[in-house]
Amino acid sequence: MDSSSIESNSIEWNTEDELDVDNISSSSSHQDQIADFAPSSSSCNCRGSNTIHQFLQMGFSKEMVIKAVKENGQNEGAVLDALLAYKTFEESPEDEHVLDDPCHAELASNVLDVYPDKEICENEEFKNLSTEKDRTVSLLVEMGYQAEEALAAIDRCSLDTPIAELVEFISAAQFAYHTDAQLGELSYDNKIHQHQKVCVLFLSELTCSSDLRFLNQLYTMFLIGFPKLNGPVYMSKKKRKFYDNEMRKLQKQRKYLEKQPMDHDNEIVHLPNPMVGFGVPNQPSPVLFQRRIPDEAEGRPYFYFENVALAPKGVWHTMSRFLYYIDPEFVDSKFFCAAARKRGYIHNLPIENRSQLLPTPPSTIHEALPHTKQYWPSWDKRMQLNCILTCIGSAKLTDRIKKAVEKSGDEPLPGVKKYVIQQCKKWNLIWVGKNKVAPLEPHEMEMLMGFPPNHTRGGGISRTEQYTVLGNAFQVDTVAYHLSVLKRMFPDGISVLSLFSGIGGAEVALHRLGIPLRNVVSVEISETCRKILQSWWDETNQQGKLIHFHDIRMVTAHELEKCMSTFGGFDLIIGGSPCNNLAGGNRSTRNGLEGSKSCLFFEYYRIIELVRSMMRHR
DNA sequence: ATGATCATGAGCCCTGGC
DNA sequence: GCCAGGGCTCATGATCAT
Repeated sequence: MDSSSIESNSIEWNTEDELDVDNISSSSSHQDQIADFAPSSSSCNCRGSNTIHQFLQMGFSKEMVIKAVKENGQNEGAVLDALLAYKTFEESPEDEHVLDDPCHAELASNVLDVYPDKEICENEEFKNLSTEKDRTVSLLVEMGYQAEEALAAIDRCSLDTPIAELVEFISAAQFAYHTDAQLGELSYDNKIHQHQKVCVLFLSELTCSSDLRFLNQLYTMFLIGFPKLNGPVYMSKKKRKFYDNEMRKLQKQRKYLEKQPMDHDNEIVHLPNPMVGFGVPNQPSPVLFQRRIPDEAEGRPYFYFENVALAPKGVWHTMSRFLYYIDPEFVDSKFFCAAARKRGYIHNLPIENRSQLLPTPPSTIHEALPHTKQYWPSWDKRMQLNCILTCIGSAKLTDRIKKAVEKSGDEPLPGVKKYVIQQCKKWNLIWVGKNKVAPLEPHEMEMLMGFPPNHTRGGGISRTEQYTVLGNAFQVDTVAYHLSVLKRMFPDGISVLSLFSGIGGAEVALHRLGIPLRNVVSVEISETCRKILQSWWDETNQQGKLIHFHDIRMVTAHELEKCMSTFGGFDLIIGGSPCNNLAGGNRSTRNGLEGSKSCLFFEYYRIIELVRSMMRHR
């Protein structure tokens, strides 16, 4: 993208805003998502109409004030700066973003149709309008929008929404309506999906906060539907060009989509039982239907995505559709180690001739924790542990269990047994003494998860945080089994883009497979985790290069290009996106891919698509 | 401020009965 | 096929101690 186009458009769209988008007063969960995407900024409670009125009284022309408000939101200081700048340069840039230049006189008459009893648009009348809604509508009309658009925006966004946000809403709605026709006969569901994809990709093209607001509005609109507005389309040339290009690309997928059977049942992703994915060691192979990977998703860079298997309904369907309609591989790590871990993996790796890590880890509790065997009561028949989570059972619980078992002598009553077993399973407790249960120690979790001893220990990391990061990690043996096919494809080592790296499960897996890590670009927001990975990297005398990025949202095409140009692109993109809002243990915010953490899946998709598209054009 | 501790269900899948 | 019951889950937020 050339910088001149950015500059020319920023005249129209770059509103260095002071809008408080976090404070949109709406109960809609989609509004929450807007807040999540949007940068937080300082609050501004002044109403646009007052601002306008104030500057009109100061003697600036109506056109200039409108333009300044349009560009700068309602921040009085910024608007004034802009107005003074116009005075200085004495120039009136043409309205580039108005594709169909609206006739203001006509618009004004439209408004009068809606509000026949009101004289609108001149100075004092602003104050006299009966309601806040009227004032907002008239302001938007002043800015060149139609009254019906303004009303639709207010109805959808609520009256408290800042003007600039309403403007982006209208802009997005018009654009949505305009482009919707291009997708022709696809099902509604598929259309929405295509729009969403474009929205996510558009993130990489963002240059200003106005774009971000626009995108948020557009994205929300495709989630919850958009009003059909027939007004002129307001859109910067840059936005339009980008969107049109992406639409054209996606239309090529139409043939593929149209060939798919219209099966209403396909929204439900079925979990295999037993959960062995495309096959695990020492188990009968599952009956596989034809695994298909679309052309656009095949080959280098390979990618490997992971998340919890038991996500809310529809989540895996969505993730699969974003990741090129590849069927997820659901695997329970209980086939690889002594603890269960039900996870889904979407990847484009070959699945033939996989091999396990050696030595194979213990597969039962007694083999994994031999020192506990002597304390295990005969009536606790667990052979394997449940999933390792981020929290452990409380001391009070283990005390309650101890007392209950002690009181009942050699053979507890069935009710006591049932209670104890239930709690032990729920909190993954193990027997560490006579009548004594306890949660797993961090080093035991490290071992079960396939990490080297003390991987998460020391370096200023608290015990609580150890539990958190371990509960969020890959099971190394499971992932390594899937990645093992890379060894013969890249005998000289690989370059890896590791997203949401955490404590480096992917890196450890590749290392243990004996695949040299030539370059690793790791994106991880937690400083603790970055330190753990760096520490492991140094300790294992890695010969390659490790580069850290912090926030995936801030990773740009430019930065990736810079990395890739030094070592010729990536061979593997790997990582699991945040599961906080998908996981069953979450009592309060299990709100799916719209959650504040789990929505970062779309960033994952953005990066994959960005890298793959950049590498296609190398 | 940071770490440790504790209490806090619901949603989804599976199964076994009819 | 339907339904009730059981089992499991990469967690969050409030509170207290240091």
